[in-house]
Amino acid sequence: MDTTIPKYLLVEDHIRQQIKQRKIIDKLPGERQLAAELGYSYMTIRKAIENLVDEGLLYKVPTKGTYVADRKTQKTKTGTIGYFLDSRIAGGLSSPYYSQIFDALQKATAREGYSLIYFTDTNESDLQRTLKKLDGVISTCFPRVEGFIQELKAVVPVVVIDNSAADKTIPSVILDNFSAQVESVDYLCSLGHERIGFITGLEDSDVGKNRYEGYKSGLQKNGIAVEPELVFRGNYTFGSGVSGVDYFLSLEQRPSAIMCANDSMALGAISKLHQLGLEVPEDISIIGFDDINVASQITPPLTTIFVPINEIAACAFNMLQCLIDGKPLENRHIALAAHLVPRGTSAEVAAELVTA
Amino acid sequence: MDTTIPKYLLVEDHIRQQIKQRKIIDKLPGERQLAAELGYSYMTIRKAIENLVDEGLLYKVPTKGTYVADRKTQKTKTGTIGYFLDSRIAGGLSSPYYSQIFDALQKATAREGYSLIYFTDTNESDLQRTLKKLDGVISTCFPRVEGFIQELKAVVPVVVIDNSAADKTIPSVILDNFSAQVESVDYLCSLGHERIGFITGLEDSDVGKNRYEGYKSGLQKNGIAVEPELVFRGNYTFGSGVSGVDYFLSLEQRPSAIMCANDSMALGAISKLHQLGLEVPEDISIIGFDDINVASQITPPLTTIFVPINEIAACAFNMLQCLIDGKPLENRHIALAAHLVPRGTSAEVAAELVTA
DNA sequence: TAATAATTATGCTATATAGCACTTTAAACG
DNA sequence: CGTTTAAAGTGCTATATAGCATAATTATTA
Repeated sequence: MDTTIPKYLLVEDHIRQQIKQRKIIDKLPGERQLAAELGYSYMTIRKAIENLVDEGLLYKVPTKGTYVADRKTQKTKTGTIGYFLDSRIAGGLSSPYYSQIFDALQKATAREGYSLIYFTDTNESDLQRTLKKLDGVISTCFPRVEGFIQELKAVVPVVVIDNSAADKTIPSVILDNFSAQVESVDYLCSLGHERIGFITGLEDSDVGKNRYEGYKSGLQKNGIAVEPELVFRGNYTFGSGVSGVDYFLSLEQRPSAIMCANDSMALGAISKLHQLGLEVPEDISIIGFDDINVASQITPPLTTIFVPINEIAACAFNMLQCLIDGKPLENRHIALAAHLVPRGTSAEVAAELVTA
Repeated sequence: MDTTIPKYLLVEDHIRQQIKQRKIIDKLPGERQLAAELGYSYMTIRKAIENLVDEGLLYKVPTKGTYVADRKTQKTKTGTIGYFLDSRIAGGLSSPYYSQIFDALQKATAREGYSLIYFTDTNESDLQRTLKKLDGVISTCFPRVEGFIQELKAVVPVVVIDNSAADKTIPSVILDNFSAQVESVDYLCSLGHERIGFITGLEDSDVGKNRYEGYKSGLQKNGIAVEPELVFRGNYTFGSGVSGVDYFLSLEQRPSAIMCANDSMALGAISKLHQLGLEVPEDISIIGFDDINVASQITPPLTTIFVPINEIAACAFNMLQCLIDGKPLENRHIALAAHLVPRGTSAEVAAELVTA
């Protein structure tokens, strides 16, 4: 008999082992029963259980009994949620789109008295330390972080945005990228454009694929053949916008308009055109995607697709709150609409291009 | 005798009142003494005290006694710090400068296993709830939030950035705005500019004042008289850059160069000049301040002052960590240097303006 | 006066006991 | 068989008591 370890700690450890060995699955024996079985006083049992309740391993329902806490539904709420973004995203949180997403999420969470922590993929011990602070996570989803998201889901409720997760049990809020790109093509065709270049985003995700598919579908809808030479593979960076223009201008017949799968690439394309002495939109029209803050501030103001960032944030947070509170979700997957905002980088196709 | 309120809760409230009324300053009477004084059993006293200890109001030193917890020194660390920014800042966290600051702070804190929560001025109960989650706060300081910062300081360690706090016991990391502006003037003078306009920031803070003072000092240093008509009062927004250009172009003799107290105003100025058919830098040179990400991406790339944002973030966080750990600070106030980055919006003054 | 021993103070552990209010189950009654 | 009553089960509150180990204070002794 080890007299240096208090008995209540022995009881705590005994209960921990019973749970770990699945001898206690959900409901503990009553306190008086435990006292009889283990041969300790009732008050000692109560003290041990009280500590495990404080620790979050157990919870009590008065008059009913004591239960093993399910981490995701019974944990004491921290009042803090996390926003996860892959650390390989260029510019991270200082990139225009993601800083707007984060700002919108922060506002949505603050309205409900929640705090928001931003985190990226990190080592395991830092991750676990961070997750202990969180009631749930909203994550921008890309295929390359699916494993990571599963890891998050094992610990806390998760909602994904931008792309749906492969695991369809994870709720998602995404954008209808396809229809938005069709709308851009429609608009350019209404301006008389027939050679429309496209700088893709990354096609390793639905966002990238759907923006490209929307471009192609829009062309077909307007009776324009899809020409592979009018497609440049981009990666969402300013630099690939620059490279895209280099490529298009090397064609025998350059496009009269260029759609870019995001605004940063559109900025790069415009920069390069200006550098080469070409006018936007007089010589070539440019359309972006995202409507980042700067889009309306450059000269000329960028024609782009408006993304309802505040709505995405609010929607995702509402879904996460339902998960945290154990309430049912009405819809597990929501796709919000985006729409074209015509500004100064798009105009009717120049006359000499029509006749060419 | 109210039989619906448990006695241990009555004891908890009694102790709370004693502390609030300063009848207990530091050390509580012994548990047995309290039991005798209040007429409850020793075990009831212990239970009440145990709860207050769990709550963080008290702490116990075995064999010595029970003490009132000093919030700043005895609290269990949460591993989370806050970044506070006045909610009236235009664009909030999605504005280029602050999103870069936040990103840099997040990286600096993550390196030490800390999490970062962004918060703005908010109602009292949300503030207290948020502060409970924090080990300390880094705050962008403006005169109008001095009171708020004092409130923060009463609860957690605080470090300020951008402007020093009036309360000089609060450590600060600021930028040498004065010398940076002198450098801009020097540079413009080396390009032959003699009429240099200045769009100020807000002069309700040292940042705004020092950028203006640096402009004036730079002029005097280069033997140029300071002309009040060449100064336009701005407010750091794109719109006031636009208005500044309107004002300068209304002068009989417009300036050949315009310095702006931040990049957003520079973007506005450029936009307006382009709108009016003027060329940058051919007709008017423009210099910004901050070197936000977009500065190098617009056409032409913006000449601006590079601000060592990563260094500010790391420095501020290191100071805060010392405060949290109770370590002495080497320097309480640090001013970091900024430097001019010449790009495409500045050039030699045009010939017709020199002769005019 | 200094050193040593005894006493006191302190929070901690542990047991025993006797209810209370509420919920669920079983037994009794019509 | 349905309804009512009683019993059992459950966590909760409250008190009393008797130590334990450690530190500080007081008393005693050399």
